[in-house]
Amino acid sequence: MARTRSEERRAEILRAALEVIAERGYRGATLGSVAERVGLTQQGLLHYFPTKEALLVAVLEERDRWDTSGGRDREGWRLDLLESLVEYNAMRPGIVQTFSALLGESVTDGHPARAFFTERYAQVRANMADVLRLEFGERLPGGLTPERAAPLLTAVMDGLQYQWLLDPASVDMPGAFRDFLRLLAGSAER
Amino acid sequence: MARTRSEERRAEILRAALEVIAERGYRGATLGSVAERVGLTQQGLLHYFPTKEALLVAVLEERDRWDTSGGRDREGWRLDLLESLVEYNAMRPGIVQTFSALLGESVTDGHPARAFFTERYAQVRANMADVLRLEFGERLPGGLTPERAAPLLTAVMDGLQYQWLLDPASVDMPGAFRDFLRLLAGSAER
DNA sequence: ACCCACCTACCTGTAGATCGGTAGGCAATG
DNA sequence: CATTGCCTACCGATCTACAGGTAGGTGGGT
Repeated sequence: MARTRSEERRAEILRAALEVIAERGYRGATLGSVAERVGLTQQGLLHYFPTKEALLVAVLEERDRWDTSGGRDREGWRLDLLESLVEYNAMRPGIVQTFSALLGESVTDGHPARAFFTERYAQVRANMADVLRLEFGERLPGGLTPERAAPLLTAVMDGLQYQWLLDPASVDMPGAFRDFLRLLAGSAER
Repeated sequence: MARTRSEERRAEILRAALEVIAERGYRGATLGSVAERVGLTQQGLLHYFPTKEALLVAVLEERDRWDTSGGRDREGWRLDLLESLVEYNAMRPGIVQTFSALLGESVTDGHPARAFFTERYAQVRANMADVLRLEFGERLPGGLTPERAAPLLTAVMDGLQYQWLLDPASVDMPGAFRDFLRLLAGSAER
């Protein structure tokens, strides 16, 4: 097999870490609880990831790989794929919760994920601008350019996630997202 | 004086707690560091707030009082006041950071602020719907109702805060918010 | 005389990390 | 072929550092 036992172990650990971080955030997560989930001791876990921060970094890197491969190609997303992504997320509260918790923590001082998110959001905004340009051209409703609308699109996705995580029954995340896209499409009826 | 020394102390402590939570989140904040900031020992602090959670609750309650008094009256916000609020927030990264960090944490399991935020967002959405109805009537662009647009408005505010906190130089939070309002106003030019 | 506003001392728990192993596999070597 | 040696994958014990919380004070103001 191409995949060694060790690589499998690492993958298991990352999956477990994702879960634990979703439940407790990074600061609240303990190496012990991650280890327990994969049938290791804390010290055994540290054999694979030498520090807690290294584990977090690995989690973030894996997310990045996922984002950069599945569903996205060199030309970036298309708007309907974004819509599918939101629908997909609505079925995976765990993953959404992990990254929402991490995003929230990351704004605190010296958080190890801060640089990651800062960089990533710059990329995401650039991507969103491309997507919008591809879909709507240079001029959007309200006189917006794709660059001006990109932070809004990004903000809506994130903001909706928080509302949805807090109260899934009251917030139709995919529906609301589609609503926003309709706003951007500029069906100007009043 | 109407305000007793003890009440002043509490207010000081709450202010300090706000700062520390902004810097480290709730889980990362320690009673000791809050105490230090007001020239107390950790145990001295516990004299005023018997547990860490009690302190958090007090912080949240104060925020609620602030929200419910300043700028908002029985009829709720108006849209231009919301705009001012965003501008005001853009000058107070500390407060924004506190509540963004708390919101992020609150989606994790058993977080003491979770109920607070869940309830609060329901209120906020209802309020936003009122504001939108007052400003735009029943029909918004894209065929939206005020109720459908309210989660979007809320999401934009929160989402922009994260982007702005991570990279203030790259995100013009008030400007972006105004852009969104323009979308809602439905100036349909393309 | 009493209470309020604290403090010192202490306890308990927990978390991340280090140290020093051990057991098994595998390859080179005498 | 067996021994030696080394590498990987762990575990137990332990260290250090806090963190939250308790118990029992002390001192000053009313």
